[in-house]
Amino acid sequence: MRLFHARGYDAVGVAELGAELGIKPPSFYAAFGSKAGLFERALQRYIQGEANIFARALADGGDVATVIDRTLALAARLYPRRDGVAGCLVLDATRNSADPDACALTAAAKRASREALRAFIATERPAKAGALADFLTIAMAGMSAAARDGADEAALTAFAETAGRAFRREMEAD
Amino acid sequence: MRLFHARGYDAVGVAELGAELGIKPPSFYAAFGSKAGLFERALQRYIQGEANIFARALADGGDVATVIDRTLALAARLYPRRDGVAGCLVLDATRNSADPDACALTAAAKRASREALRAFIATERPAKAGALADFLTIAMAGMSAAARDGADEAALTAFAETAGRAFRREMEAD
DNA sequence: GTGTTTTTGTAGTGATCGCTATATAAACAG
DNA sequence: CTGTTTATATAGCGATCACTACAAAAACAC
Repeated sequence: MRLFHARGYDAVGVAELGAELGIKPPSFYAAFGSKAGLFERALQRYIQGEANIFARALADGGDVATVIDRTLALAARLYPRRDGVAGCLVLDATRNSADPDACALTAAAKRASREALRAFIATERPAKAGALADFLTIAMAGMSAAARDGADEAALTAFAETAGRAFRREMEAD
Repeated sequence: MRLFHARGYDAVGVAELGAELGIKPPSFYAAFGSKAGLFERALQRYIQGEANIFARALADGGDVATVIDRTLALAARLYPRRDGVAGCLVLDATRNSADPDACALTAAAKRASREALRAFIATERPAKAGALADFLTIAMAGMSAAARDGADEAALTAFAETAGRAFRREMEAD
């Protein structure tokens, strides 16, 4: 998970993954089936862990705008580079990847994430939940990409606060 | 330029680039020195052409907020996938690339782009030009990444308009 | 036309890619 | 301890990577 997150799916080889896990290629393929198989498990672990910032923000309760503010703030705190890892694994691990299986895995996770956001927003603003979810999806993609380009927590937090205010205004408009 | 833009720096090989240019490897290296050498020229062509949306928006004149609105709107129109190409070459061509030379080239272009934004904003709001430029940098990174993930012009335009309004408010605050 | 320089095509460099055939070592059942 | 099964290591599969040595061809000077 750490290697995929730090350098992206294509840039990390099976040999290196095996070395990190302390196993040789045959054991690797017996355990995971393929490189994409290990990536799928890494993705699941990531999504079910503390990196699922929306799930964490949702667990603390509050109305839609509050939860969204919390989600954006968590992204700003989590995304800056630490130990060579930056941004979101789901959003960025398969950028420019040539592997269709790996890309399909992240694409599915992105769809699920966007749908979770949309469904939650729809509890208060069903008519514009889709557009608001799109706004957040694009904003978080920007935070993850910027973090990978070296943006620090201060810059991401400032963006998160501005984006949160914009979200609230769009939500309350009309 | 088209191949690098569509699939990213690492995913396109010298053989394919040579085939597209109608030349064989020795001629390729005589002309460009290296794969990164051709990428540098592709980047320059991109930056000096109509893909430099800030330069285009700036050329049409107007105050800062107007030019920024125009820049975001141009990104929303330019970034969606057409002929397999989506997003911004500078922002996304070296994502997850393992080549330090190619990454240094895009990093320099990103710094130059951010500085151009900052300097222009500083003509009206010197005190907060850096923070406002960071906001736009992150927003455009999000639009480019989302476009690469399949976002259409409608979603990007909605984001651009919301981001533009947020920019104007942050600019006029205090 | 001749001799020289530049450009090109053919072929191949070593390295790495994801992945696997084969053979040995370990674990286990009786 | 024997026989069978599971798991591992060694080695290498074909393919592709960026890049280049070498030689044939094209262009040029005179």
